[in-house]
Amino acid sequence: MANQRRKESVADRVYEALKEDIFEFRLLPGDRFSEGDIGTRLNVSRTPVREALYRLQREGHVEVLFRSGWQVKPFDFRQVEELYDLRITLERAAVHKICGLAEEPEALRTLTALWNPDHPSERAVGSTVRMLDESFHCDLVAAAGNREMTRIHREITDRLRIVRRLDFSREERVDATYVEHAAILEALRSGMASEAADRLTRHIRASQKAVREITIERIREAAEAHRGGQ
Amino acid sequence: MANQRRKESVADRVYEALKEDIFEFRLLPGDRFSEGDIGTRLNVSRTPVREALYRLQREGHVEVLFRSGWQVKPFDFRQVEELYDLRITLERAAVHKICGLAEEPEALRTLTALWNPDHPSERAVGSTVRMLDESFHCDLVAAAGNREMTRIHREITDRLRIVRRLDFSREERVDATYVEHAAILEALRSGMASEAADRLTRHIRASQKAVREITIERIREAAEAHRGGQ
DNA sequence: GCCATTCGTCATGTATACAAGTTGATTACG
DNA sequence: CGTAATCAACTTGTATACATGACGAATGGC
Repeated sequence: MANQRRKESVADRVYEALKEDIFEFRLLPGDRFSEGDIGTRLNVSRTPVREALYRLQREGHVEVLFRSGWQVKPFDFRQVEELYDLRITLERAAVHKICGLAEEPEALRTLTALWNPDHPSERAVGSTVRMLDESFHCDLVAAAGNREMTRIHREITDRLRIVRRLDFSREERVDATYVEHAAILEALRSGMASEAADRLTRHIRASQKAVREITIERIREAAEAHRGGQ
Repeated sequence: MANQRRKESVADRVYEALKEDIFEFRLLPGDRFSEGDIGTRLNVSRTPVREALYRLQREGHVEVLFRSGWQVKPFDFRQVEELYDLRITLERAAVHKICGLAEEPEALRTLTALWNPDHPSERAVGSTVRMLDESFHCDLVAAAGNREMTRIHREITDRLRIVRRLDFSREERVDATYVEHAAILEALRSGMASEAADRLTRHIRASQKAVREITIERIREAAEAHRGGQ
């Protein structure tokens, strides 16, 4: 067998750094920059920078302008809607697959315990709930057992993270998430596939709607804070 | 605006060449090679070779072994099954979306004309029907209007091409394809979403079954021809 | 004063040089 | 003879040098 774990490469580091820059709105949609800039800033050569940028390009976060620099992909609202739609398609399919399984996946028990805390005080808060929500949906798809579907869903999750983080800025959405996840799991474990799928759909649509309403405003805010801070 | 069309880059050429090598079984699953080999063979430096290889890696065709060369990804039958499953999920969703559309997409008329030739003599043959079949499914998904779904479906199509080409080696499958496509379109244009989706599912499953039966044997044949020819 | 042209600067694309790690055969030793 | 240590060749990862095209400011013509 070949190697297993090599230490994180420079290209990986650059990739993570750039991704965070984009997600934290330090690099804003439309911002332009060059490979040299990044390399100088992170003290690495252009080679790993290029590799990282090509990865981000394939994931849809940046685009290259022939011999004229890179830019963070301008926000494409239609694309976000389409990604949400695709997410719903995949997760609904996963739900139906799970109900068709011979035996209930272990993951469902774990998730049920997590999203039905004995006391509301045990609920997660802030950014933690965002991560847990992501896990919930990813785990659900993974439980269906199709690794390719899981991979694609994960890719979509990555691309939506930049907007989904806006979803949990309000307490009411956090509460709703707990209630809705619990209901989905209950229906799912009762074998009521359509019921679970419909609840899941409504859950995602609610998140989508919340995000849609917040996005524009928040990006503008981030832009101003960014410009002001420089 | 920035550039529009730059002439095909060296990296693109290498990418296409390698992809063809893999699809034509000149590079077999499990084959190992180095960046230098490819560069020497195609008379280019390692840089564009690396770029091409990373693209192929993201698409699942090759994998890199840390400081120990590259290899064509060994055939993963479970993965093929999962990709077929995912295809079905996406195409079923597309069918339902199309039926929910306000007006019938133009593409449906075009497809109907194509797959209902006045005379059997107008039917395509050989590799042409393979390409047309691919187009049929891609166009169907595209007609649903979700570009991200279309993109993912295209990606899956690319990855399945290597096995799907084995599907049309028998006349009976070509005939069946015409009949089945026509039936799917008819149901679709009548607004019978479930009927269309079920027909589509059976159609893809039939192709999947045919491929499953041929794959192993054909890869072995190609391997022998390849070894013998060297 | 305005527009077209020119040319310098800088961008990516590609080639090459160097660093660090893997592999497998060879060799030394029990 | 078998086994473990060694080492040389080869691999990818990264840095740097060079080629080619894009873009904008300065300049010249009108």
